[in-house]
Amino acid sequence: MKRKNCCPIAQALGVLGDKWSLIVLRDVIFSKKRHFNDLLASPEKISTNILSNRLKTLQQESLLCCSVDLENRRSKIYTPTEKAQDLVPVLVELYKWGEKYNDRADTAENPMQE
Amino acid sequence: MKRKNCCPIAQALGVLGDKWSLIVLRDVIFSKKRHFNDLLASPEKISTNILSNRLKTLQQESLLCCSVDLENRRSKIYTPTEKAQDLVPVLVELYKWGEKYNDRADTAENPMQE
DNA sequence: TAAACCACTTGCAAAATGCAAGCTATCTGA
DNA sequence: TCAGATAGCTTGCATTTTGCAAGTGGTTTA
Repeated sequence: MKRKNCCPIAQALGVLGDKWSLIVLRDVIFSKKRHFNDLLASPEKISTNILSNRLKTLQQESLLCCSVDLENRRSKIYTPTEKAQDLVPVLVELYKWGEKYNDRADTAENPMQE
Repeated sequence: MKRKNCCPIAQALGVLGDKWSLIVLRDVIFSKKRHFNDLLASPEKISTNILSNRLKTLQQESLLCCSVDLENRRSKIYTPTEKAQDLVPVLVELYKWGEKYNDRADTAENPMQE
């Protein structure tokens, strides 16, 4: 969704306003996941085609970099850019809000407590 | 999308992780829009069925209250709850990020500068 | 009392998501 | 060396969500 001539919130949501982009970025930023299969293994159970698609669009939006793992050439490494790192405050505020208003917030799998 | 037993970010995104919820909340919180037609008039051009659906789910999630306008009984008033007001920091951080990384951020229609 | 208004609802097409299976290149162990 | 295993996808198809236009039913205004 392209949002031109509109407020910064709408522009941000044009990139991030779907079900999966911020989950992938959460894992790359906080859990430091770098490989396709690591991201697949998240408890939210993203499917392969969606993950593949999200990795592509996040690269197009300059939020992720992709490189080949020199130690294992069949493996790719996805790293967050500075633009992605600058989403930390957004993720932190989302975390705080989720923690305040949803039960079971501090149990089970929780990538920000690692 | 229900996300149980998962991290607060994922739980927050279970409620807010779609294209329109945060746009509606932005308008209700910052632009103080209170009526269906006011929300429809936003530059992002949400359609009536989606807006109607989002107003319903945001009420179910206790983010919005709905009441009848006593001065004009055909009109309904949607007001943000405290739970919605607590999203201000999320919206502010999204705004800052959008402002930093997207062009044209400070032009045209911009609900946070009113 | 007819027209306008507000907040929807309905029908249908298009796009996004979800699931399972398959595919290709690389690597690992016998 | 060569049969699996592995990593990162792609494809096909069903389901769900979104988008657009038109219509509906009370309310109010002229």
